[in-house]
Amino acid sequence: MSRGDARDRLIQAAIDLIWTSSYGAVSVDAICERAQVRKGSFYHFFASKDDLVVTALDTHWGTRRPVLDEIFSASRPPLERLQRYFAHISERQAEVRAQYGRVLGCFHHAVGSECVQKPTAVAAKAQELSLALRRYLETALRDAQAEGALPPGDPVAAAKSLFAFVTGALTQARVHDDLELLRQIPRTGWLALGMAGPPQRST
Amino acid sequence: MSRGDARDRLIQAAIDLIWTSSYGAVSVDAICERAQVRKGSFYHFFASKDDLVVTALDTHWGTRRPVLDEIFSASRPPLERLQRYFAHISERQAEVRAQYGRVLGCFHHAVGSECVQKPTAVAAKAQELSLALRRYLETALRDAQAEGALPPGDPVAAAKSLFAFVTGALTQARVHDDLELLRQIPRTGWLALGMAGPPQRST
DNA sequence: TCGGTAGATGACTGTTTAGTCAAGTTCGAG
DNA sequence: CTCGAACTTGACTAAACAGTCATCTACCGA
Repeated sequence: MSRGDARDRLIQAAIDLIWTSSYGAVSVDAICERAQVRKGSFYHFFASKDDLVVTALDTHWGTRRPVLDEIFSASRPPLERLQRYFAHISERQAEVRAQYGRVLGCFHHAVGSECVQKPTAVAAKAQELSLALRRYLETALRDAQAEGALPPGDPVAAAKSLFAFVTGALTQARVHDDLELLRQIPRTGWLALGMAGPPQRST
Repeated sequence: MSRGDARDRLIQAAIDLIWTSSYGAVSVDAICERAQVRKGSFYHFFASKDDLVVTALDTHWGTRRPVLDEIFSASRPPLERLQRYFAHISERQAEVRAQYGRVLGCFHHAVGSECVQKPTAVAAKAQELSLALRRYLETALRDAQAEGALPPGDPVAAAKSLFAFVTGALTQARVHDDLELLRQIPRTGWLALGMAGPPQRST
């Protein structure tokens, strides 16, 4: 009966429970119960609660990464990457809402902003993933400037501001279970980049 | 020796500890120790941990409210209110950093985004205060549109987006202890509102 | 001087927490 | 079949947790 998927069930249970509530509110016992795995097995697979959570963050990122790689593909015009990313955010959260019953925002961002202050492995991992995500924006903005599609300026600072807006919108959407706010991201996003609207498909 | 300020010390300890770490990571014992108050006294003043936290949120808001009232005074031109608010954010967080050693972002926003999912009194209070803050923006935007200083549009939606950006920037600033990001708020804020820059003081 | 009350105290309860461990079971390779 | 490794189990610990309570103290008005 028992296959080697107890580990996977624990990871998924951790993602589900922490994403829908918070890191501090989820206990090892709760994760075990949800995963239908006994305490002893938990510590057979993971050294600690934090060890599991770090693994859960990585696992979740592993599912998002290929999607982002496709969206931010270098074979796409840089502004089109951003346009797709903006659109992706609300589509993705609509899926999340269908699956979990609520808009949940960004998983590692929620964990990260809860845990930053105590420098644990969890906080480090969450920050690492946030930075990785921000770098997608940075690259797209740099490429856009390089081909003159965006006025010159510091792409790192621009990416920071844009990223702040996106994560803020995701958090607000989580708090108010509000998909509509996410649909406004493209409009405001382009404005924040100093553009009137999405790139035109001329020719 | 002991005056009636044990209650105040408990409130301040709760603000300090929760703001610098998180709601879930702070115990009643820790609050009591920091406030130099015994457990029994805690429950003399407060019915529960949550009761104290709600009071702490209210108390903290009570210190910010007069400042916001001044900044968003109706006797000021609406765009100047926003300009002052943008400037206030980084000034304020510089103070916070001087006091606490780190940029901490917005207190009730940090608590709120951690607690939203379980509908407790704490979550309700944090959301109430977030909404109160957003309403300052709404009013200023509506007034700005009324006097033609801002292009027409839905002021509620615009306030939501602007608020998302501001809270996102505060959270990023907290995560990365980054004041510079907050200094970029005016630039990006005006862009997001569809304006090239701050209002001109003509004549 | 007296009595009442607001506040202080520390020992207490019962529960939940993360984490441990010795003794199992299952199963595939040799 | 046999052995060992991977995995499972449930009972266990020690600490931390929120919350309780009877008792004490200090002060203030009558």
